[in-house]
Amino acid sequence: MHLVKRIAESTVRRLSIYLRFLEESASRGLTTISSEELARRGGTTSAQVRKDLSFFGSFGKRGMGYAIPELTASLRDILGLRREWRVIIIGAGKIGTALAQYRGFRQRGFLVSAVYDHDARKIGSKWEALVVRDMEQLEKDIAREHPEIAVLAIPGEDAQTAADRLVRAGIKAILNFAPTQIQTPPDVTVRNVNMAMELEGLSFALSSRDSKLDK
Amino acid sequence: MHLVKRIAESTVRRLSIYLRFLEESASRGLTTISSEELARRGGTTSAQVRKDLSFFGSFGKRGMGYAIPELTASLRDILGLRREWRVIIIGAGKIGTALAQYRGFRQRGFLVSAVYDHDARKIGSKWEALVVRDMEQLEKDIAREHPEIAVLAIPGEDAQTAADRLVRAGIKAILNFAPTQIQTPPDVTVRNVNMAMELEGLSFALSSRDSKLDK
DNA sequence: ACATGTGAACTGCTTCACAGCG
DNA sequence: CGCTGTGAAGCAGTTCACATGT
Repeated sequence: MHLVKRIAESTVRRLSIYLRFLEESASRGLTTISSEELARRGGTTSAQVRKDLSFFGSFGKRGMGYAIPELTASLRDILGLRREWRVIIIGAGKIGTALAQYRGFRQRGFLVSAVYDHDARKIGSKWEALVVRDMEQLEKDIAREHPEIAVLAIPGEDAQTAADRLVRAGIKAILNFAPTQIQTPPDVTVRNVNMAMELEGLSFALSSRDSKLDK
Repeated sequence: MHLVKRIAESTVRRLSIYLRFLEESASRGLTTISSEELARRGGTTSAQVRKDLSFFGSFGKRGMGYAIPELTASLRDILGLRREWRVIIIGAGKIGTALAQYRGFRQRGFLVSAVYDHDARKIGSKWEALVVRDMEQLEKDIAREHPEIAVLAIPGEDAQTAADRLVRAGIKAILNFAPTQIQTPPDVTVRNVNMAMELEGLSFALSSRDSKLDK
């Protein structure tokens, strides 16, 4: 299919942003859009937009811009969103629970198929169609149900152990909410969502701003 | 204080990671650490670690490595974590609620001082010491209580409007959980936590992996 | 002898600028 | 003529390699 060269993570992130904006534009009745407009909303430049898209093909018409339905379809295709992905959530604490109930997953084609915890008090409780399963079942369930993506929503000290089990069971994509970096083989893709890191980034920006003003 | 040159966001992210690992190492009773060990755990190289730290000073001893308590203190200082920061959360939906109850905030020196919503059914409800306030009060409260950081946990279509209000009220740091990019003046720092984007990144990785195997 | 700190080399992402096409 | 698509140039972040200090 596509992908000849290695695509930068930053490019993929922007494709996601473009897709979101295209969907919004379509719902407002627009049918074409220029790289300039896509850039303005995505916080980048028109040249960047065109370069990002050019890795995958030529989707625009010179002098016209891009046809929104076509470009939307192409981006969904590039991002692998033509199919549904099955997601399991590890950890039924605050974050795991919020994620399990989060509508956005299903809306975007990510089906939460199971939630796991090892706390006996949580196992068996359910929201909507989902029942919290015993962490013991993890490997057997994965072998039977073949989920593609795992979300780690457990404390940092348990993250590596859980990640190891997921990898051994064949999971190739992990979304890690634990505040710890996890080690995985190169064929496993990990994305980190680290609240502490983001807050500390803001803290850094606020303090260095202040120290500049001090001068 | 510090910061002479512009520091890359990637550097700040790594400082956060180093800090987390230092704290963990301290709790295991270690007192010194080498750039090599910091790198292994942070998923980077020892040269990168040394370069990152060198922007802010010389913290190590040649032939020895870094003293963990000193380096920890320095990193906390660099990241602006010697003081507490007051955080307000906009939106008392699934994500806002989970964040408001999240222990990690306080543990790391980020005090959630208020939660806002415009839904009358949510206003007045409380968890622990926090009461959900009417979004109408936002500007008055900010003027009186001077929170430094705002977390946006509202639907994408409302994010820009809320961000505009926050900026006009003087907020300089925003953590945006909405799946939309928000536009702010250059003196306002925004960090995005975009679940859809992360999932789509995993989807992309999984599909391009598969298409490589097809060949 | 060992591990840091850092200029220099390198790699790769971003921006420029214009040729190409509708 | 307008806007895309893209080589070439520019720049920022990473890696290298070694001088330096303990």
